[in-house]
Amino acid sequence: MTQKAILLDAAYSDENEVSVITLYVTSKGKNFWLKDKNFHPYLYVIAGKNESEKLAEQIMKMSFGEGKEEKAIKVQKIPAANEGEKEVLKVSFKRVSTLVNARKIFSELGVEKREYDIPYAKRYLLDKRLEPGNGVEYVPEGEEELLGLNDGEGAVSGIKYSSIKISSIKPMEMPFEGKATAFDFETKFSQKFTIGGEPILMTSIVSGDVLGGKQKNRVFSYETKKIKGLEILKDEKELLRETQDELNAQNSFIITYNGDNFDFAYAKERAKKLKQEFLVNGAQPKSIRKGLDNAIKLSGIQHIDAYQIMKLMQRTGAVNTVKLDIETVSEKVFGEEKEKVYPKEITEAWESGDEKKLTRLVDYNLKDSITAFKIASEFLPMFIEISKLTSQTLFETTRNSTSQMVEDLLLKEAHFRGIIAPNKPKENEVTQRTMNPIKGAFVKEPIAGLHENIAVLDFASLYPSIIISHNISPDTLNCKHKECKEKNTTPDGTWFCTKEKGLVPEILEKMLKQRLKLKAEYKKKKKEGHDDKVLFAKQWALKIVLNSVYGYLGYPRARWYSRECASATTALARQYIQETISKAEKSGFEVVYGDTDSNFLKMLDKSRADVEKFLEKVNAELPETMELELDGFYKRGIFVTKKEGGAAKKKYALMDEKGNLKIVGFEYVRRDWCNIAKETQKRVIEMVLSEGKTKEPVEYVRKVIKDLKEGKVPKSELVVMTLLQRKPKDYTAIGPHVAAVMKAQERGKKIDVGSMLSFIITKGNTKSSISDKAELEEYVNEGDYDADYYIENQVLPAVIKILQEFGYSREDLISGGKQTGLNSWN
DNA sequence: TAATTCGCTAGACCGA
DNA sequence: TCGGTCTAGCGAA
Repeated sequence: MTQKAILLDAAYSDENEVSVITLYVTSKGKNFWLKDKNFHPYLYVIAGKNESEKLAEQIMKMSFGEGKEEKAIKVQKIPAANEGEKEVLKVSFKRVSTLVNARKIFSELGVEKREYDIPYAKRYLLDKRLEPGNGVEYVPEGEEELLGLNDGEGAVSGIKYSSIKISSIKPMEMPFEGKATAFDFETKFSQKFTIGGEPILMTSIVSGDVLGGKQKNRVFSYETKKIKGLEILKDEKELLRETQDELNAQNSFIITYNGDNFDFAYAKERAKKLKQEFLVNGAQPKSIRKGLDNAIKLSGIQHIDAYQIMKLMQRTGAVNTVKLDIETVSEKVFGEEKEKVYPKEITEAWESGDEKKLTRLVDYNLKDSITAFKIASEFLPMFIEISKLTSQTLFETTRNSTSQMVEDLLLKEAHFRGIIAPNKPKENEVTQRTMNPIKGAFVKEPIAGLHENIAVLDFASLYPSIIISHNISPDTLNCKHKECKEKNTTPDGTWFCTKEKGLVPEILEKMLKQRLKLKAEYKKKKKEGHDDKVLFAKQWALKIVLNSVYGYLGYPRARWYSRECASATTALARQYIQETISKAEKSGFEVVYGDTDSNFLKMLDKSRADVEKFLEKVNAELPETMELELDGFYKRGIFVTKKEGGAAKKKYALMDEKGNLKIVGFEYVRRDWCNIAKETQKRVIEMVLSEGKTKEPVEYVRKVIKDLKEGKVPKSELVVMTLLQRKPKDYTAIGPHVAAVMKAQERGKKIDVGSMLSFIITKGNTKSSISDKAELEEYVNEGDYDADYYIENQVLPAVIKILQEFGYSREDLISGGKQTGLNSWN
């Protein structure tokens, strides 16, 4: 009698004074709700030794509100693995609202409480270990019925849904599938932009299976010319209705690009103005605060905002683009050029009905939806894995911070092991933690100059492997055993139990092993010619979470924050890397550089076999889960001297046998340097490393300087990009980018905090400061640039440090070798 | 409601 | 006008 379906969403509704869990699932192309009445909201209360019985009696008598229903329905004493002598009571309620009242009353009474702030639906998923995106097996109870749902403020009464009562449910493996629809609006332009201020002109729709395959595309508009690929509807009202119908066609996912901040809010406003409804799955799209951002939550159906996905991929280093607009992403991630159509052009194309312009607009509108859909198809497999690990919906995992992912994982696994979670820290505790930072990694000062034959070694997953090897966990810290103190004391003086596995290392070990297995499987399949994207996504999901655990332990707002654990981890890391350095030196290598987990060995008279032998020797002496690996051999590498003297850390360039260049930390990889400086630097590094020749780069730099002086360099090469991190008035030091913004704002331009700014240093007044001459790119004419600035403050600093290593000076670059006056070109 | 620390550099700011 | 200090941003791991 069991049934199977794929789990999409979990929520709750209040029904006859009882909070009930509702799960949105999909099976064989049909979506419906499951209803579980057997799970109740609860929290834990801590009592002293032998005091729980008395407290339990007291709580059972208490009333947590006006009605007679506002009482605890059950108080149980439960064993807790981590509360020591204290006794723990689990207090359950009929309704979430009663729990909310109760926790306030407990606070007033000074009753110690735990896990009181975990949302009910999230609690349900964690406790039952259900995995959104994966299968569930449930036992139906009674017939399918049509019921009204009351899912908070956005719900609409009078609409009935297919719903099945269930008696039990558990997770199961099921291949993922689900129908998705991506949509995108184009709106009419106005000088003063407001959400919903002007009509929506066009909608594009792309639907199909979320992981790709055959798709249905539509673009529709109204009151404009009918052209190929464009449907003409009666008016905006019909456009909205048609969009709504598409969104309600049995979708599991709805995909947007920035739908959290634009499309849904726009539709809502327009619908209000046109006096009609805009409902998805029978409810208003609901605006939810997510950190500093807004998110749009739909009832049941998972709203996937591809822009949020890209932001997360950017944060975790999976992609690296300067901007995250859909055009840049399309090009950088999929290698597809995408033309941008600006708001004014959109309106013009629509109003004029000009066939060419309209065709371009239709194409643009459709490609937005296609690209958003593609991003979802590409990255959802990975988020599904994170959803499985953390038991959170895809709506959550595509928007969560990495700390949230780790915390959800820990909550889930702690519950499984009977460990009560620590409370979130209070604000003053957060401040305390923040003021007391943890000492981090060791970075060895490099030997400046050009080096030949370098072997780069690094530790695989250094921090996770240390945490596992030394069993570093809040629950194993400074245990009572004398033996552990003797055997497993860290350089910090803290020690960790060697007898019982800690919560954190246990989880990490499982994930690390799993990841190695997946990686090997993926590699094997790839060798056989099959690029298995799901395998890759799985191991990448594990990588993200694995790498975030150390950061989480040192994160001041974490429930499981542990200064001792985080600090012990880095202390051991410093010890291991320094030991490796001395071992390498003893083995006859010269160690040129090292940062956190890496070692750069100059091979001198040694062979590759010697490096392999060295690796073997080191690995034999390391704990089992730790491993030093070979990153690669490089024929040349360069480190440069700092302005202040001494060699610069975190800045180097390597070239391998095949001539491939790896540039790290240099201006070339920084977005806050202009292109001409970056490209010149790259060419110089390339020449210096590939041929070891040094005369050519000097000639090359002189040519660049000459072009700059002659005003030949185009704007695009001179743009410097910087993020506006706060409101202009909040800066104490007004840098060039802030000055440029303030000038633009005076001209009436609207710029939000968090925008990427492109600015140029113009000719301006020679005597004035750099900030005075900074202007946003859009206000600068071709040729209007301060050549002096770009030569002295961009190109020369980028190349001088490299060429200095070969005996050249600034003077050699700016003139024929003879020193001339500073401003000789003016 | 935000993962961590280490490190480099530019350019404003400020007092002599 | 000079030089030291501070603010700000971004990258490495």
